[in-house]
Amino acid sequence: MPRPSRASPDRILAAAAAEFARRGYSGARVDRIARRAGVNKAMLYYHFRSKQALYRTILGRVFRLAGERLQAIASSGLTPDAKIDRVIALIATFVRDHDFFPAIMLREIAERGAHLDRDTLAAMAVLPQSVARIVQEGVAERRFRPIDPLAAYFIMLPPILFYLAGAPIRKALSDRHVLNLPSIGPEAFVRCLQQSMRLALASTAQAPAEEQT
Amino acid sequence: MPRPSRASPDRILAAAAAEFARRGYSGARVDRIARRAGVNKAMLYYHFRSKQALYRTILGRVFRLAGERLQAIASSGLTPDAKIDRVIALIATFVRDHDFFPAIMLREIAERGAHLDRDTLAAMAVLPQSVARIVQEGVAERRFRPIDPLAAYFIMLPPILFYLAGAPIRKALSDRHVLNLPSIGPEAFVRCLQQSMRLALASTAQAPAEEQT
DNA sequence: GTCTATACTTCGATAGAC
DNA sequence: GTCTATCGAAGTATAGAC
Repeated sequence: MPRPSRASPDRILAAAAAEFARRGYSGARVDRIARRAGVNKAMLYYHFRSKQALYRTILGRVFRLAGERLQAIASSGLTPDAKIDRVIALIATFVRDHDFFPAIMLREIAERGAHLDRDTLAAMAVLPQSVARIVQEGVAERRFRPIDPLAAYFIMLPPILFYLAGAPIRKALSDRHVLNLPSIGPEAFVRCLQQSMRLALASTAQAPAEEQT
Repeated sequence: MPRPSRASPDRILAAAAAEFARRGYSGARVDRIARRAGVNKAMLYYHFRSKQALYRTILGRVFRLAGERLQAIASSGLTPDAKIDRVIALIATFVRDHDFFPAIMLREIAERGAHLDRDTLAAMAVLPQSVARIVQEGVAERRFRPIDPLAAYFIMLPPILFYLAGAPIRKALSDRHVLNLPSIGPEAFVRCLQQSMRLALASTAQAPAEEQT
């Protein structure tokens, strides 16, 4: 074997994820994906039925993986506060390992799930569900102020996705000498968001009966 | 005139905004835009040089308008707290009048401004700049806790954009019987986000010298 | 300003040899 | 499993009459 560090299907998936993230479903070109993967189009269509099937495979995988990890946090024995901290940190870590994730997520919201099937949509929906479950428990235990669980999800997750997805355009603004937006690093942003969420969710009447181990 | 409630260029712009929001730059079809506008392609190309020119016109307009309104709030005599409240309310109002805005914004972040020229990029950059200015003042006056101004922008704006842009996909999830995510209305979400931001930004040592009129 | 018809290009997908 | 060559559909843009 002339040094395929990964098998073809994996190389195709990786190339496709990058292409879909950068250009979107319609803007992505099958030729470019094949070339980046070091295969030709026929090979690509041999492993995947169609451009759409390739897209769904990628999104299904990433949503299921992220969903599993979120559910693991939600089901852990941590306090709601600690769970929220972990969720925010998890997303940042997850994006470090799957840098295509934020752009794809932003695009798919805007696309209204147009290219997805039921299963993939369901996998995507696990994200808000898991976070909402954590918040709901926190509110029930009076550790969080009364707040709509889904609203809390939308206050917590989009910032980190937007911030990470926005790095390239901030760099473009700077490179093209349009403007320099001095932005802090991902780790600092994570800490800032974690603290903001602690403050935003904290029950005004201090948490009752601290029954931690 | 056989009842063109608006002139052709305006009708084309409106149709194009809807198409670009729903399908993205690459997914948008000039034929569809022309048909929705009630003109033909030749007419469209008579008024606008190209698909790209049409796109830039729309984004330039909407970013400049939003930027002006944000700067008006930033330059007003309100307290930083009140300014933040107004900014959040403004975005919601703005989206009510320009329903294509959230999807286009999400897409353009993911696109890294690929289809934009310097002017349009600069107009887009006014949004974070205005908000960051407000936060910076609030921190300087010790009314806000010490927080990175751009980070505060990313904690404040993406939630409302995401929430509003996500309404269609939530409806799709519900219509296709995948899942019902019970979400509160836009007004309730605005109030929730406003309160969350007040809590997240509040200086721990109560605001000093309340010197309001 | 408005239309019909069409030129030119690109793209997703496949046929068929090896 | 892998390749070259190519088909047919769809897309942007324009020519030219009115």
